[in-house]
Amino acid sequence: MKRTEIATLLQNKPVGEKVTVKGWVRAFRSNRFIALNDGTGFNNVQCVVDFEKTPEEVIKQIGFHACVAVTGEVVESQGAGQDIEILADTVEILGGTDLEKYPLQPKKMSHEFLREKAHFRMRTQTFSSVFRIRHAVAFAVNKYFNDRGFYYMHTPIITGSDAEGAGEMFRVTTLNDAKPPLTEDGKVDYKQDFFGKPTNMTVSGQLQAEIGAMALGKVYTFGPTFRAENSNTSRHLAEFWMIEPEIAFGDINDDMDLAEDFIKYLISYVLENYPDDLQFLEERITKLERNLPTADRRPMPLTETLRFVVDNDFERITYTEAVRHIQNSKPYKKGKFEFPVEWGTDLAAEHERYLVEKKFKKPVIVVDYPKDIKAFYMRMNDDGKTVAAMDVLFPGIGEVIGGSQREERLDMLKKRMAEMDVPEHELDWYLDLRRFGGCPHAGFGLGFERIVQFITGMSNIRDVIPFPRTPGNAEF
RNA sequence: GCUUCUUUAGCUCAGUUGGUUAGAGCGGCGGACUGUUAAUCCGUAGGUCCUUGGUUCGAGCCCAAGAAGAAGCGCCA
Repeated sequence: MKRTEIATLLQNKPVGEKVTVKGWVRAFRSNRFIALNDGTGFNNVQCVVDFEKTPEEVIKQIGFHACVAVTGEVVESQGAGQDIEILADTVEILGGTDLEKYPLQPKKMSHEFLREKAHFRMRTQTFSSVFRIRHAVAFAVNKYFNDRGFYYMHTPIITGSDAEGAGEMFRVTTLNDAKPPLTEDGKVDYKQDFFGKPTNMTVSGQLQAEIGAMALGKVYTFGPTFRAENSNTSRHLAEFWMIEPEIAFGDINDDMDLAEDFIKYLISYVLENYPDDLQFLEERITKLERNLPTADRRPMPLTETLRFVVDNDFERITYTEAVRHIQNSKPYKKGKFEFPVEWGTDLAAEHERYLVEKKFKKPVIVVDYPKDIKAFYMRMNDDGKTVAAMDVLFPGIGEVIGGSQREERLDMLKKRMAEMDVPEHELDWYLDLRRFGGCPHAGFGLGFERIVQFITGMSNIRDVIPFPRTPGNAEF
């Protein structure tokens, strides 16, 4: 008999029909009620087992997370928790399980424990919801850009460019690591390496995306990104996914408009299409926070936070205004900040948190940063002191987006590269984009896992990617 | 990389001033149960107290080093 997906069944409620469902047992109560989930949606279907029709050997194997097929008639449920249920004629064990050895249990398990069992954690309610939403956000990214005439551009994962300046890189090599070939002066001879020169994993597709924007107008990248930083935080991964739109003929204001509209779209898409998963995640957090002092709880429940972000304009301030706000703040005057704030220094996490969580209580876009704390390719403003760079700051997770208008003036770009010791010969192709038919353009990078983290309310970024890579950890 | 905290049963944790045989809840296993919703009830097994070294008559507890994990910071998305 053809399998019916549980999400479809729960939606259509075909009472009186005979169906077959297949999935994993979430609970087996009273030797009678199977809560079955096949991943097609948040909700389980209840299957009622008739012990007189079902061999005892089969009933014994209906255990937690066993995989079963149930065939029977769909009826209106006598119980209170669900509209319909399946009266099982037959139960077939597709994949039994040994509960004495299976590490997962039908109870609360810590995220740290489940991270070690990443091959099973998607079977839990929390992680199945998280990963359905992760998919939804990825889909919404592509839909948003496609609907607006952007082209999806695949930028290289292995890069020969060493000058992107976005962070420490992972080396890619096929040389014998114990005995690499050496040059006459005793250094590793990368001419003999696979690509004939040193290569690394990409830290950003931006520079290549600019190539696309200078031909296709509006492009975006969405791919894996690698940073070999020794970052041990709940917001950093060594391997993560980044989205980088790049728009020709756009300035920094167009860039900020795009960033705000884009983030709001992603959140709206999940709110509209995955309410059950969101509600479960919200209840999970609310229960968890009951034991915390009020000050440590979220100011609003999860879905309310998401609606608030969608319904309100982000606050837009310049870096110079941000510094002034911080210097006029109570915590600053009381000496509560650990790091100094004066014009020219980078904002520390504590300062950003003050702006987002205390001062404005909503997402904040900070624009026009001092040139000395930003990258070489960002466009010099007329004041000669700041560049057209912007960061989008979110509560809890900090920087979600970093972007800028790019320096399109060849002489200015060369001057900035010289000032910041970026070798011109490595980026000659990048300079060519200014030499031949260049134009004003802008773009940004959005950390995919960070926005998934925000939408799901998960506190650690390692719990929103199936197989997290962090310093010292590359399991699975 | 820095600071702080944690590590005791399969999981989540308690463990008094250093003192005899290390506990609980949940889970597992055995049994009961034809309307359950984290089902419930009865019974039962289960321990390298992270590792190594030290102090002590005696260490889960004190000291040192190491390992693993977490939170915060820095770097950033």
